[in-house]
Amino acid sequence: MADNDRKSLLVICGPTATGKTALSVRLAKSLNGEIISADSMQLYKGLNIGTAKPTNEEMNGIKHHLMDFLEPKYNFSAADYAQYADKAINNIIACGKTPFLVGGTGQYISAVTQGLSFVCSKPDEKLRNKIADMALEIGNDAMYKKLCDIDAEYAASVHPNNAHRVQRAIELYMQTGYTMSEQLVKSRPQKKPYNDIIFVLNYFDRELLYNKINTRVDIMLEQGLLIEAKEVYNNKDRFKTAAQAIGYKEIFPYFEGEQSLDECVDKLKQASRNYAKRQMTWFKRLKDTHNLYVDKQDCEKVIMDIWKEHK
RNA sequence: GGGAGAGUUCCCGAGUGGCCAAAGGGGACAGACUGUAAAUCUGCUGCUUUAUAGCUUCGAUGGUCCGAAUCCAUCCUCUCCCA
Repeated sequence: MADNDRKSLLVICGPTATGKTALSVRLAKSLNGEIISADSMQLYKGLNIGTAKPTNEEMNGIKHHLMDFLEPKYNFSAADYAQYADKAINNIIACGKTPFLVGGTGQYISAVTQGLSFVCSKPDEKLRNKIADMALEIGNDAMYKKLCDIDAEYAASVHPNNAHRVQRAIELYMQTGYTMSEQLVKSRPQKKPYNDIIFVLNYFDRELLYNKINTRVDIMLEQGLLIEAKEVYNNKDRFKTAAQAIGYKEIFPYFEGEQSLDECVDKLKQASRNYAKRQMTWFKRLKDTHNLYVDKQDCEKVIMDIWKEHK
């Protein structure tokens, strides 16, 4: 049933290599849409091969937002993304077009569709480093105990080994005075911001997906992935975030002469498969999704039909 | 042909008489996720629907022993060295 108060949003997500890009371009063509990329790596300038960024030809005249727009030296976050994406969605609607939210970064998709409101103050790099140093000094267990004192409830939901989360929760409290538990409650809006419909693409036969991922890595190598990886390797400080992207860091041991190229490529393929698995876990958790199997059905037609009904 | 060594669970690899269904790692599978998310982290992995239980497993067969992945014999396979 249509919800006229809210803006319609068509979401296409799913693990890497399921064909989100090509499908969304085709759909955007027929539905007069523009695409907002939900990809934490494609948003950076350059890094075209490793992030599987679509070429102009593949975009086929469809406008892509939040893609290839940020210098790699800058950090970006889910909170930033949510803001930018909201703006983009409103612009697209204002132009009388259909907004497509397309990508594989689950956290970004959720931030937008759930309308999470993150705390106002941006993370303070210095504080973050200070906390990281503290962790180095007193150890993760001690940090976890600290978190237990601050916010026992949240601590119970975080594994002590997950230093990242423990540190972030401590950071949030030190910076804003809010505990993570409080933030979790505060950030949820009463109502979802968009009248969205979420399509999750996947392969029914996982073996097929994994093969697809493997051959895609081979294609990237043919396209010159090594050159791109070398650039990231030589400029790690400039490519802060990119240096942790799958596709570059796996090749580093080869540049260091520690491993053969074949070994690195195998590891790269494996990391990509593992990543796809994590994406599946995330998308499985989303509620009210339409799960589509690209190896079993005509997804384009199914989405068209459901979308028309939905609007 | 002679000599040396090796065969362990999906893979690598530890284990040399009982505490071994077998360390550790990898993979696979499952999961978590609120400003690093392509990141970070967790669980699980012989079978028996539950097991402080039973069964099957450490190249094969046979043996020693109360008891064998571990000792002995034979066989099979592989690697290396000499010819």
